[in-house]
Amino acid sequence: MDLVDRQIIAALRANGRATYADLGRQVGLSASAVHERVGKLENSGVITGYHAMVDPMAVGLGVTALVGIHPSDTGDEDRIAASLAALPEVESCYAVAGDEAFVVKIRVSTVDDLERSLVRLRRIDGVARTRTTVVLSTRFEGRPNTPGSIADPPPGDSPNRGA
Amino acid sequence: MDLVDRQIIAALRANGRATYADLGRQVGLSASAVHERVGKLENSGVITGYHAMVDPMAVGLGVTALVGIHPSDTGDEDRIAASLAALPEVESCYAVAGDEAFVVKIRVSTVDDLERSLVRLRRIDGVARTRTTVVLSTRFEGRPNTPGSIADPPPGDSPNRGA
DNA sequence: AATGAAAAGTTAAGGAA
DNA sequence: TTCCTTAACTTTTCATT
Repeated sequence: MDLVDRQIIAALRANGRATYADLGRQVGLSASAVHERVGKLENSGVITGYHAMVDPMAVGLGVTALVGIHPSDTGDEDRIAASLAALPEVESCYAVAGDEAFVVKIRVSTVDDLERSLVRLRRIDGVARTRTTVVLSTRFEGRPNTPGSIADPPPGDSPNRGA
Repeated sequence: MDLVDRQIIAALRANGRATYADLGRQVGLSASAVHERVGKLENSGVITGYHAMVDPMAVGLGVTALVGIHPSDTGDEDRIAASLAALPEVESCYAVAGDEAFVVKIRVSTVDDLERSLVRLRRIDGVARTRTTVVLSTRFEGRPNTPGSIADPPPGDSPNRGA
C-alpha cells in the first residue's frame, strides 16, 4: 500500500460514489489503473464496503442510545455478542475494557421502542444489567479520518472481524 | 417518501456504489426514474453522503476509545462541541443526558496517541474531566438498519434471477 | 500502468399514463 | 406527478502492449 492507495482511500472515504475516472484525475492515474488498485484494496479487506449515510430522523429512527452491557458471572461474551447482533436496532457493538463487557449503540423510533429494546437486551442470556445513556443530539458522526502518513502494509493480510 | 424510496435507501445503505441500473432492477423502475428519486433524496437531505468503509487497522488506526466529557460549571456546550470537532481523531460526538455533556468516539494509532489525545481533550475550555472506555474489539459497527424496507420482488415483474 | 475498444451505465429531454 | 423511452455522452471493463 503506497501513497496513491492512501489517496484513493481518502477520496473514497469522502465520496464513496466517486467514479474511477474522477479518482484517476485526483491521483494522476488512468481510470483502469485506479480500477485495479481499488479491486485489490477491496479483495484484501482494506476497503470493506460502501454505504449511503442517511438522516436517521428521515427514516424514522429518532431515538439513539448508548448502552453498556454488564455480563453475569457465567456470561460467554461471544454468545452475548451473537445475541446482540441478532437485534436489528443494535447498530454497533464494541467489546470494552472495564466493568462492562460491551457498549452498544442502538437506534429506535420512540422512547417506547427504547424501553422495549432495553427489556430485550436484559433478557439476553449472560446479561446481568444494562446502563443506558440517551443521546440528545448527534453533533457529528463517522467523520472520514485517514491519517496522512500510515505505516507499511498490514502483516500478511488484513485481520478480519466478522463481515 | 414511499416504499420504493425506502427500498432504494436500503439498497444504497447496503451498497453505496450500486448503479442506478442495478437499483432500478431491484425496485422495478427504470434507471432514470431511480436517478431522479435518488437526486431528490440527496437534495432533501435524506441521503447525506456515500462513504467507503475501511478496516481501521489497515489504515493505521488500531486504537479506539469511547470518552465521556464532563463539563465544568461554566462550560458552553456548543463551544466544547466545536473544539471537539477540530480534533481529527474525534470520529463521532454525541450530546448525551446524564452527568456527562458528550460521549465521543476517538480513533488513534497507539496508546501513546490515546494518552496525548486525552490530554488535548482535557485541555479544551469548559471540559472538567474525561472518562475513558478502551475498546478491545469492534464486534460490528454501523450496520445498515432501515425499517420498513422489506426487500420483496417488485409487483408485476417476472424475470428474476435473485439478488 | 497505459492504451484502446466494446459493453454498460449515466443523464438530460420529451412525451405518456 | 411520476415514470418511460430515446439518445448522446461518460464510465467501466477488458485484452493488449
